Parts: sequence; C-alpha cells; structure tokens
Amino acid sequence: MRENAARKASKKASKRTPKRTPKTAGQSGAGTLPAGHLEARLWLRMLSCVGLVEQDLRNRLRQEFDITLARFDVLTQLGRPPTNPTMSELSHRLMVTKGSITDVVGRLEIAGLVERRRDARDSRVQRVHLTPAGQELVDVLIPAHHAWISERFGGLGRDELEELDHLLGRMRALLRPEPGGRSRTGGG
Amino acid sequence: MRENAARKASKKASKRTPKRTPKTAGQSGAGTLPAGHLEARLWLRMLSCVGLVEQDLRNRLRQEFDITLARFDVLTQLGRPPTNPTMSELSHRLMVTKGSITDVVGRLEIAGLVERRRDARDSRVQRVHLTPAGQELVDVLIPAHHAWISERFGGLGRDELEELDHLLGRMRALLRPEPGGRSRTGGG
DNA sequence: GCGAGATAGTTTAAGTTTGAAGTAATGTTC
DNA sequence: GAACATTACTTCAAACTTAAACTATCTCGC
Repeated sequence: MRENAARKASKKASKRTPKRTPKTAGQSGAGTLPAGHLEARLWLRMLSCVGLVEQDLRNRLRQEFDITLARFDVLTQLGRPPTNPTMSELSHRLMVTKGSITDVVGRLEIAGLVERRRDARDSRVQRVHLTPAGQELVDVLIPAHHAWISERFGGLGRDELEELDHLLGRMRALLRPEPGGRSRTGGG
Repeated sequence: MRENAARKASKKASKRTPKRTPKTAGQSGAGTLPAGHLEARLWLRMLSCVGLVEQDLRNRLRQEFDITLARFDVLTQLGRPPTNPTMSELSHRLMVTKGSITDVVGRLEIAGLVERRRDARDSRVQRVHLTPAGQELVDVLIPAHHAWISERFGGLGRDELEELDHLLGRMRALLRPEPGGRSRTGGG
C-alpha cells in the first residue's frame, strides 16, 4: 500500500521530535494517488474522527451530566486559565460566533452555572465567571473528560499519540491566520 | 427543566472524588505530561484544525457558490459512489441525524438540485438523485474543493501528509463502533 | 469637547442540528 | 395471517449556529 512510507516513519517515533526527513518530496506522482487525493482523504478521515468522538462525547454528556456539548465547551473553557474570559475571548477560543456565545452563556446563566459581570475599566466588556455550582460541576467535568478522552484514544500507542499530536500542532500552525488577519466573527 | 436537572446532576456526580491519578512515568517516552494530558491536547488540536478549515470552507462556499456547508456536504456525497443513496445512508455517511438530512435534502429539492424517488422494492426508502442542475454544480464543486484542500494543506510535506493520513486512518478504525453497535441517529 | 472609526456585545432572521415522538411499510414468528 | 418488532423516514420543539444589523462604549486625533 501507499502507507508503506508512513508506517515506516511511525515505527520508531519514540522521540519527542521525530526526525521528519524531507525525503525526495518530488515524488508526488510516483504511481500513487491523483493530485489532491491524499489531502482530501486525510481531511475526510479527520472529519470522521472528530465526528465519532463528538458523538460519543455528546451522548455521554447528556446521559451522565444532562448538558449539551455547547455548554460543556463553555464551562470547560471557564475552568481553565486564563480565568474569567470575556465574551469575545470565549468566541475566539471556541471558534464560534459571538452571537452563539451570547446565547449559550445566557442559558448557562439562567441555569445558575455562570455569571456575567461588567468590566470596571471598560463597560462594554462582559466577563464570565463560574458560580460555585458551576465550579463544582467543572471540577467533575474536566477530569472525567480527560479520563474519557484517554480511554477513547487508548488503542493508539504512546509514540503514535505523540506523532499525531506533533503533526496536528504543525497543521494548526499552518492553518492559523497570520497575525493581523481578519476575524470571522460577526458584528465586529 | 433541563437547567435544573443539570445542577442536580452535578450534585449527584460530586460524590465521586475527582481523583488525580499520580503520574507513572513508565513507558511514556518523555514522561513530562500528566496522565491524559497528551490525549487532551491532541484532541484540542484536532478540533482546532477542523474548526479552522471548516470556517474557511464555509466562507469560500458562501462567497463563490452561495451555498452552505450542510448543502455542500450532501451534494458532494451525492457526487461520489455509491450513487443515489437513501436518506439513512446519507445520515450515516455524514454523521448527522436523519431529521437533519430530511431538512437539508428538502431544501436542496426546493432549490432544484436534487430529487427524491421512492424505491420500487421498498416503498419506505427514498433515494436521492442529483438533477442535471445539481450534477452540473457538483462537477464544479468537487474539483474546486480538492484543489482548495490541497492548497490549504500545502504547508505540510508529502511525508507528513502521508503520516497524518495513516495515523488518522488508524484512529478512525479504533473509534468506529464495532459491528452490531447501536446507531445514534434519531427516530430509528 | 467633538466626531470618525474601532471594539464588545446583543439582537435578529434564517438555517442547521439534535433527540424524541410519530407514521408507514416491511419482516418475523407462530 | 395476525401480532409484534424492525426499519425508513418525517415531524416537532428546543437548542445551537451563522452572518449581518444594531446599540453602546471606547480610542484617537483634533
């Protein structure tokens, strides 16, 4: 198969920064895939992985904690530094529009899990705080989530996880808009 | 209501002590991260990558073709074999509920891009066909999408792409529910 | 102070998605 | 062939999301 080279590369990647030797990159048409096919397949596979994990996560959150994924995302963001983010910071971190954040935070506030407080220096800014109840929930959610993710990815070896983490980190760096680029969030 | 129940769930769950499993540096290569941390970071990075690509894709589809991502997903599925899938097959392939498929296909039908036809053998089944207009659009969408994905992932080397593809393939295989497991799709 | 422009957040309309309930057709079992 | 379960799809309410319009506030230059 065409994964021959890839498998070879993954065999011994026990080092933190596995040597990614740029071997003869010009072999793109060497009897393998049509142009763009590899990238498309990779993309579909990534979508599959995310979809499968998210579906499980959604079910688990509903069954065990009776919350939605959107609320979970906001709550766990609030449970990690930097604390008490603004609405815009949440929007940026979670990669959803500000309108969506307004909605979800509003519901969480009704549920008594978070609180919005105006910033003293800039009265446009709303900072989102966890209530005691919210903090209590987050203190359970985060470790449970970590354990669950670990178990979910348990079939992969340590070296594979590190390699995947490394490659995804590189990909994200390449995908991220350069500083100064336009944001997508509405209304801004 | 749902919010109230969420709080109750947090109370109930708080009996469980969120234990911090002491790190056994064991076979984990570098041994610098707390247990579960690598997996969590990997997961967040994957979410970032998918989010970034989807956002760009969404913008591009809106600007250049004036369609939404949901419709694009359905259309491109119809453009690939096996052709003329049923509503349930679409639901499964795209990993969204059947209710969602009913909605999106309905809109695409109104737009004159697809057609639903009852299966002769099983009159419960609806098979989704592309209309000539739909086929024409798909014939443009798919190559444009491939080219765009290729360009988007251009910063990664061939070997990196292959390695990533391989690892994601492995991950997906491990995540996929075993044969005989329950589907999540509603109503079924 | 004043005003243009930027920024933070909300609101709105349209669309998407979920999960559950409902309808209709098919399969199965006796 | 009747009862029962299963399957395919739709409908529904609620939640989520986007993109754009909007309000309020802040910044900067004058």
